[in-house]
Amino acid sequence: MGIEDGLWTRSRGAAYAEITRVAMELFLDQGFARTTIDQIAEAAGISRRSFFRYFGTKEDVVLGDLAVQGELVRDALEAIPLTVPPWEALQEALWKVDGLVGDDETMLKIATMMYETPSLRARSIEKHLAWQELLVPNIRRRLGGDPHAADGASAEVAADALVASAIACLDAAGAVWARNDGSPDLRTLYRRAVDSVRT
Amino acid sequence: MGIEDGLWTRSRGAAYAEITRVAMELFLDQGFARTTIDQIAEAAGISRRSFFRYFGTKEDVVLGDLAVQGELVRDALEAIPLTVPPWEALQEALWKVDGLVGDDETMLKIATMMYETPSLRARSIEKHLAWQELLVPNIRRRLGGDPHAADGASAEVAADALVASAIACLDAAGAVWARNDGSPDLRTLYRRAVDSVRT
DNA sequence: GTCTCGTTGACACTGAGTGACAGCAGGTCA
DNA sequence: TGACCTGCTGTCACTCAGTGTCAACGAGAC
Repeated sequence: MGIEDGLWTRSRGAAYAEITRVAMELFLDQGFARTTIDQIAEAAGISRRSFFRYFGTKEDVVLGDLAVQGELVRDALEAIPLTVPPWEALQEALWKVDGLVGDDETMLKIATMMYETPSLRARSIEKHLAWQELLVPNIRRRLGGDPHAADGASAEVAADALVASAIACLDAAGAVWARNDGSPDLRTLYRRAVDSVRT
Repeated sequence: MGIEDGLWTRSRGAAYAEITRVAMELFLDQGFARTTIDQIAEAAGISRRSFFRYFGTKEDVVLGDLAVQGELVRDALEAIPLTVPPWEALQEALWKVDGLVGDDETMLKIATMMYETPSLRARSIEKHLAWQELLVPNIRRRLGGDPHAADGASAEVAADALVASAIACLDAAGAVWARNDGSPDLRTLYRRAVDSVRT
């Protein structure tokens, strides 16, 4: 490692931020699908090839944070005592991370774009699937004493389904939130979503 | 319409079936990602361009049925009296369609391939999102008297989340089912999944 | 003043997906 | 029979995402 870590990290971070800024401007102006990577690269003053050294795909510019957020949710979840039941623990962990995410206005723009762009929506769900694998182990431990979950496959599916449902609730809440221009609070929507699922 | 409908439909159906057959053979042999559309077209004796006249994407060869199945689930759901509560109605509708799907062996091959191919997984989730829009109206009617669902946004998110969770349960059950080589029955897994979600 | 290492740009390539156009069946009508 | 229409097909050309390769370059290390 030739360069001091802090400096390097800072310039690398600056490049990420700059590319993201320029790209989001183009996305919001022309739409996501009609913006090509060549346009982003030109606007950011880098080569097309270099763009792919920062982001694996065009979608990652918009959704890159989701991967990091997944790890934050996991960490938050791990910090909650195992005595707290699964749904409540997941809600607490999700909200802890929700509090860290940027301002509502930017979030709303991203969310709106996401829910009206199929490829973005798909990629976001893929990222949420990755959350699943991060959160399931903890939830499985919380379900340990569940009488239903006797054999292996049942224990697996129980935790998998619970986490998947929680994420589905978050997704549904996000969709309604974006569709309604952010009018009801995301947490309120999530709570209502979970309530209806648990009958 | 120059040709008699039946004949045309039959030859068109035969073409679909033949392309699908040939493609699945290649997929299972080489893997989905490593099979190009040129290979499929050549093996099926058609041009690359004609392939796209039958299937919009490579993924559609594997997942094309999901679109049709979604409509079947909706029809089954509509046929169930509104007095049946949402979760029970969804389960009944899903199982009615599950009974129509082909043999377990083929299903298992498809499911296994799907759960280990990211682009297929993503596309399958996209198709399931389409189910959502088909099923939500009916579920919203079933939730009509729900005291929680007073205003518009809450009613929306309640039905959305419930349907999304049911589909998430189906997906989780399918994943475990495929991972375990189809050993526990899919319905059993789905039931366990729903049980754990509803605490 | 080299040497090395990580970043970058340039170039070429694969592969998915689309648009345009011409040709070729088949069936219709005069 | 011959002049049509209509729907399917192949060919060609194109855009765009994404990947591999390689040479150049800049900045610390020795």
